[in-house]
Amino acid sequence: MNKEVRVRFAPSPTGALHIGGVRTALYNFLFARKMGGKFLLRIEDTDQTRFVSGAEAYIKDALEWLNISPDESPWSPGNCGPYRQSERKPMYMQYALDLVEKGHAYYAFDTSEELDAMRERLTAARVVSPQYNTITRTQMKNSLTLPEDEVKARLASGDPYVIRIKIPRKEEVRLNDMIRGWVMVHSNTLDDKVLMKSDGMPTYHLANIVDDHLMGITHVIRGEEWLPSAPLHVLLYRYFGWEDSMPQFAHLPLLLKPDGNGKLSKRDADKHGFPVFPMDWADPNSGDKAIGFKEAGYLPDAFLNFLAFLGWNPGDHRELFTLDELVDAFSVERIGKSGTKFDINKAKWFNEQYLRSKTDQELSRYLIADVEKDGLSVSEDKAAKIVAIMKERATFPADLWKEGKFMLIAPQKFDEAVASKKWNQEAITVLSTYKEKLANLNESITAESAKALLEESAAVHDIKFGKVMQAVRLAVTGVGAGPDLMAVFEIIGKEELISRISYALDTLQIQS
RNA sequence: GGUCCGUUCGUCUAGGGGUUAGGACGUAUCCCUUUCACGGAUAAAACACGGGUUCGAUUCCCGUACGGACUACCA
Repeated sequence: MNKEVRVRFAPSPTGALHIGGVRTALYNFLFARKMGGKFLLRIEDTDQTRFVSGAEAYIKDALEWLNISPDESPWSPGNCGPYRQSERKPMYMQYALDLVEKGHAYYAFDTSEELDAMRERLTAARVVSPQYNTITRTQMKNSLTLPEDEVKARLASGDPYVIRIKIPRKEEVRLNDMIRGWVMVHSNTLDDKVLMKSDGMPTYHLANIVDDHLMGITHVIRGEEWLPSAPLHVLLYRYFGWEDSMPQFAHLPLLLKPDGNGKLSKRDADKHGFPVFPMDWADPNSGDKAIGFKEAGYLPDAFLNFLAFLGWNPGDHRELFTLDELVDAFSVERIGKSGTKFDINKAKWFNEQYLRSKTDQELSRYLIADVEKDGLSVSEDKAAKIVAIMKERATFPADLWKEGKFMLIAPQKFDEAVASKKWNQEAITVLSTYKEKLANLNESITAESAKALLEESAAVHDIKFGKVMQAVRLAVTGVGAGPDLMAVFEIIGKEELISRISYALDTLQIQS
């Protein structure tokens, strides 16, 4: 019998959701949709010291922005709540105690000073990896070494304690990762990880196994940083007696720095000037600010498409995928094994593709908002016309206005380099005539009529129209490059055009 | 250091015992054109190294190198 696929994304609310986390969420979402299953979100807030207010709301907002919201979550609960581990706190202890009873876990009373001393001792003795394990636990204060009476007395008197897993001495632990195949680890390299902390909270290891089991999780898709502790998790499933329903694991390759070494981090964002977070974030504790893809002008579909391709590909040459198409094409088998360097250029390219696929009306919204922010106004009709000729050259919606300002604002000064090369007597002659012809025109101009008139103006002086185009552009826009000039003329309109030409004729000097 | 994972153009990747090793971003050149951009075309650009196995290895195996993750009462 096939169980319904249930996957989860389990972030901890310790700050802004990192782009790697967003990709993990996306892959979980895609897999759930593809398999007709459910995508849940669980908040892993068992470390109360690292809690950051606003982080959970940030996670919610980011997923909503990207349209990959979970089916079950703290804010849209299903039947497996609560969806915050802090709210599940009362249920973990019984599982830890179950393990103690079965002899797979034990109480440990060592203070942090004693643990430090142990590590120092081992380091001094040149033990390769100082850890609390099958060997060292015999020298520590725990229910394996202390007399039973003392253990009972300590527990009764409220001595602080943790519960540790008792790793078996000689055992090969293996798991079949969906991405990496069989991974084998010998238990003697594992340590007796803490399961229950002295504050009564479970650690990640205990909580994630208990919750995944209780929530019916069938596949755990998470980052590669979890691979080393996966054997421990397998052991836990076994000791709980849940091995038959143990989820399948898929450990995703990491997102790496663009220049080589290590995981992508916020520092890379600052260093290279691109975002690594989905949205802007201001840390309430440190006051640190970080820019987001959303605010930087990335369209959600483009960002998602870009993200999907960081470690996955459909196996053919298609690159542009809507969310639905991604769902359709997605498979865990096609996720790569190796770490992926982050290339912002590719993200920009995706954004350009999506920007161009939007209608002029859709994009006008951005332009109108930006225009009004500058204290100007523009009709919807005109905005759409501006967008039509600007969107082919924009990467972000903000470029529409940033690069197209000259269409509503007359130039005050002119590009010197262009002026010295192109501004000459021929240009002045043609423009003077053009200005007159425009002034004598009774109707408003179109791109076609503007061009016909300009050609005429050049022809009467026996000058080739192409020869003066650069100068004309300079006169009207102030710069030497831009979109189709005649389309610009149509948008600017006759009166404004005449006024700009007059200003240029009065201002620009011929340089020799 | 130990354990685990990885390694195809600069980057993301396809491929897989015999291929001109394919695509995309970026770069360069050309075409289009009133400029720039878009678009189109072309080019440069990769199987980390060493051993096996094999008629043949980039592909399979083993080493080495390099990179990464993990190594907390953090997740």
